[in-house]
Amino acid sequence: MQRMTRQRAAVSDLLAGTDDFRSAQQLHEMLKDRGEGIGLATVYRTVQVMADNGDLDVLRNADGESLYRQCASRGHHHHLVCRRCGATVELDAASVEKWAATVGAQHGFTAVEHTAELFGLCAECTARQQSEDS
Amino acid sequence: MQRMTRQRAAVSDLLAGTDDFRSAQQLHEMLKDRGEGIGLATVYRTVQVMADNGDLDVLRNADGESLYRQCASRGHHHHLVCRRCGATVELDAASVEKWAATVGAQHGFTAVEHTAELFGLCAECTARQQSEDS
DNA sequence: CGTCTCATGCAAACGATTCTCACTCTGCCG
DNA sequence: CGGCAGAGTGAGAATCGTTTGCATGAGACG
Repeated sequence: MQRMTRQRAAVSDLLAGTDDFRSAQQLHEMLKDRGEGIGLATVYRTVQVMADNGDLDVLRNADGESLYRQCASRGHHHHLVCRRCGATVELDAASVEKWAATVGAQHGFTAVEHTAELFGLCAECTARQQSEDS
Repeated sequence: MQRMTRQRAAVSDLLAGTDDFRSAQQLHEMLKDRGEGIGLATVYRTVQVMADNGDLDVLRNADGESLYRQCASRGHHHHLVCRRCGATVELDAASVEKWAATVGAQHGFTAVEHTAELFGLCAECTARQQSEDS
């Protein structure tokens, strides 16, 4: 059975109010800042449960860290993520789905899954970057 | 400067003779089995240098481990990888490239990179799986 | 309220990868 | 060929994100 605890509510709340992909450690940090008493392990556990339920999307950044986000569309979709601030755009990509299915079948593979994520700098971070470079 | 040592030759050799994606630890294991004396750290270093040189392709599996492979085509391309045995098919996907470029631009993102890999069970492993299930 | 469990928190455990450092060998020069 | 400088190596310690074990705490339902 699934219980609703103060900690779960807090994580859920935080994610509901964020549009960007965040790591478990970032979430933990943010919760502490909010004054929520919560252990890191609990954040990991909570986030994992939510991901299993399909309430959260998970992806791995270039460093291999797991990032979490509550996405608007609950089905399969892809993302365009700012590698700097985590800002995210959800993407539908019928062309990619088709490509994956076709190619998999062509080579006799079964149970084919695919990952397809775009990482870049959002408009804001691009501007910030340029002023830093100067 | 780049020196050619016994260890580097061994790694290079091993990879040249393998068609599948392998983790650094697997490579290390295989080299030990071959009777090559080589440290795990050295395998990691070598593989990293080769990847930097573009001699090796790197990707991360579902567990976040890095897998390495010497690909035929040295440019940008994608893979269809057997999640069980590592068997790999190299893929060109103009449609995916186009998609990534278009979508990135549409949302004002710059420096957009993308990952797109397919994981499945190759024909062989599919058969093996079925006989195990019985 | 009481009890039955699931959830939490801390600290220890983990696994992949990286770093440290003393020692070894390659590549190059005379 | 012999010697030297510095890149490369190996073994183990250190990192870092993540997971787990275990004693304690607290939802939910009677």
